[in-house]
Amino acid sequence: MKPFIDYILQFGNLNQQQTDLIMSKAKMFELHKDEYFSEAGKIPRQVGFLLEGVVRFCYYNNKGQEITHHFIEENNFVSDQEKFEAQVAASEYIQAVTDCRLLVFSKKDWDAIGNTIVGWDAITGLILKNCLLKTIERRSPLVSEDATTRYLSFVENFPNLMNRVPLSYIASYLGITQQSLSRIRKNIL
Amino acid sequence: MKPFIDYILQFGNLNQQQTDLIMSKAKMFELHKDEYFSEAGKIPRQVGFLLEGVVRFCYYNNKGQEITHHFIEENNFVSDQEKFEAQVAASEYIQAVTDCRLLVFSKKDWDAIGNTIVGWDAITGLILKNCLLKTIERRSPLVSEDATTRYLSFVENFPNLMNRVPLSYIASYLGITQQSLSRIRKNIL
DNA sequence: GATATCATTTACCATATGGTAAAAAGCGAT
DNA sequence: ATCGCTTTTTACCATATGGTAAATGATATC
Repeated sequence: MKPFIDYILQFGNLNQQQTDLIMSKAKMFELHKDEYFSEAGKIPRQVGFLLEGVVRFCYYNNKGQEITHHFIEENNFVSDQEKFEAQVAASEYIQAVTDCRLLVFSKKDWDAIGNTIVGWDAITGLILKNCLLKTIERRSPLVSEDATTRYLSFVENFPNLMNRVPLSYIASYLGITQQSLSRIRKNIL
Repeated sequence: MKPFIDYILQFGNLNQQQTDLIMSKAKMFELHKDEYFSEAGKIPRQVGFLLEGVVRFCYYNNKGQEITHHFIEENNFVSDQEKFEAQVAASEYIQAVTDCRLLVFSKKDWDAIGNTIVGWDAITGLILKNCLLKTIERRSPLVSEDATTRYLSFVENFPNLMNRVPLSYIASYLGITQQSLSRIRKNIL
């Protein structure tokens, strides 16, 4: 629990009573490799906080190719937050890349926290804003740089992911084929 | 003024007195083609709302190429909001693509509004979140699709911009050269 | 209306990346 | 250790895009 509370406290102050309330609503949840946390076309039923493991967001593009467009590491929220808040169907999959341990909150419990703790919405709003900004920043070089530079920027952004995530996921994240990525890796050495 | 107030009211309720306060702080501002609204390395001094014209966000990449990574049309905010709020140096330029008319707010006036109107922060937070989500959604195909598909998605997202914006800006937005874009345009016909 | 300036198109060749396929390497289960 | 399955690497050729350069077309200025 501690990493979760520490994470939240970066974005606002909460007293003991408030963190106790939050913790009382959290449920431990295990997700095995390749299982989905939520799926495209379905309403996301819970918000998660990743304690252990790696998760990816992915969707299918025009040509039916599966595109990974986001990775999430330990100590970050796992949620299609916009769709979760509005309780509408998601447009992408959230899938475990490795076995994962998460804290999860149902919509009911999440709302209960929001209705009880003044300032909770401000905190979660801040967190989401931060995540979105980081996502945009990480993805910018994926448009404007060549493939090698893109890969290097990925390594910089996710130094620990290189060996925990299949090559093919990274390749689609970078917008190249896995053959190209394999070639690039070789050239870098 | 009306388009501005209408825009804001989409994201929350304000009474007459509150909108009057907001309007009293707004200053009309003209920005000529190619002039900068704010610059990389400098602290953004104001938030703008674009009444007329087109604006772009751009920066220089690794190779020194100028990259356009965002366009803004009429009736949208023009601001590097994160950097404006924190009053720290921006990392990119905001430049007029055409002659522009804006409403602008100084940091002092913007803060004054926030301190007076309860709920203002929630409204502006929502607006920013929305803009960030839209940005991510628009930029996704720019990583995973081929150049022709990327151009078509641009046309879909910005149907009015095609003829108001130099080809070279669009090309760098799409992550291709202007020669390639010219070729693609020809092939589409 | 002529000229200069800037934006766009076209052409040509070079090169990075894609697509298909096969080989090699890693990994688990028996 | 052996087998089967998955992931990664390598090879080959095809193709889209990049880079350089010149030609054409638009726009503004005088």
